[in-house]
Amino acid sequence: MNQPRDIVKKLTEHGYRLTPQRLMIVSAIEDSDGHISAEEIYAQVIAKYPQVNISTVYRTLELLKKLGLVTETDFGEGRVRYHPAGKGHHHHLVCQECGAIVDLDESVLVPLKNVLLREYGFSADLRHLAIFGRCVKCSQ
Amino acid sequence: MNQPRDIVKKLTEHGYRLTPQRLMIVSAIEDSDGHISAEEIYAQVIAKYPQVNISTVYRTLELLKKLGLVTETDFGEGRVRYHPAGKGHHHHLVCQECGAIVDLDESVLVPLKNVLLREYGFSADLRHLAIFGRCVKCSQ
DNA sequence: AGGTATATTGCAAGCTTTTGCAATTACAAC
DNA sequence: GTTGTAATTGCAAAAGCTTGCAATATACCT
Ligand SMILES: [Zn+2]
Ligand SMILES: [Zn+2]
Ligand SMILES: [Zn+2]
Ligand SMILES: [Zn+2]
Repeated sequence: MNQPRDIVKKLTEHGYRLTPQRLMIVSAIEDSDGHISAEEIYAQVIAKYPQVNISTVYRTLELLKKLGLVTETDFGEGRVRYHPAGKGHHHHLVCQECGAIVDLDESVLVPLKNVLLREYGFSADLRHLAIFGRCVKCSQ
Repeated sequence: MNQPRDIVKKLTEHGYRLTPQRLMIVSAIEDSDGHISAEEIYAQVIAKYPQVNISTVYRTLELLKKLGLVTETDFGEGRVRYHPAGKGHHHHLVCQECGAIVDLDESVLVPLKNVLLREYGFSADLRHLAIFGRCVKCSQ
């Protein structure tokens, strides 16, 4: 599991600077339940460091995504949520009718990943998906 | 294949009004290559009907989505693209490294759809996906 | 410790999409 | 055809996210 320490290590390894802003943003993500929004990260950061700008939050999230340290998932709420890669992978089924969200084990996507790799040589980044549709109740 | 006429039929069947704005928006989508953005639809509409507002375009797209007449796909461009459901289903593999986009037959997603239905009773709406990752060339 | 290069930040402006509200319009009923 | 009613629209503002640029700060070198 990635702890802030590991993320910090990966940042320095890649030549990125350790700024107080980045450290606080990383901590906010790691301390979350794993489905945190940019605005929620921002709120936590400015509580301790009020002059930080939200564009720094977005730029840091983009960097962490690029390094594979966080995933970005759209649950259809009008804002996107972030998950630290170190907290384990899974997916979600989102009912567009009633809003119910069911968790899905990572293994369900493995066959698709394999087909894409075998038949297209394509390494699909399928971590922490939100799959939309209709749940059992709403399909009647 | 849905023609504008079929979309019009479905709108009236469901009790929605046929406004000139809606008719022009539907035509723009049907006349497109199947990957049209809201801004592009808007440009076509105001060429003939200059007082139309772009929020009407977005509201109409939301309605057509709800009725299953168009799909919405994010290719990672910072804007979303729309596809008329009547033009047939397929998916895309999008390389995050070089930007290459490969088409994918609809059948590749069928096993996943079936597993979700069998094991979770969930009817996944997996039409016209953009799957991100790395293409063969960029995986070396 | 001090100096330097350049990565990073804050700020302001911009882009895409959504939303509240009052004015308008489609459609049904007469 | 007129009227009534509710759906739809245009407008303006706002929400979420991105970007250009000048100012700042980190990490490296001495
Ligand atoms: Zn999750
Ligand atoms: Zn449901
Ligand atoms: Zn397509
Ligand atoms: Zn590529």
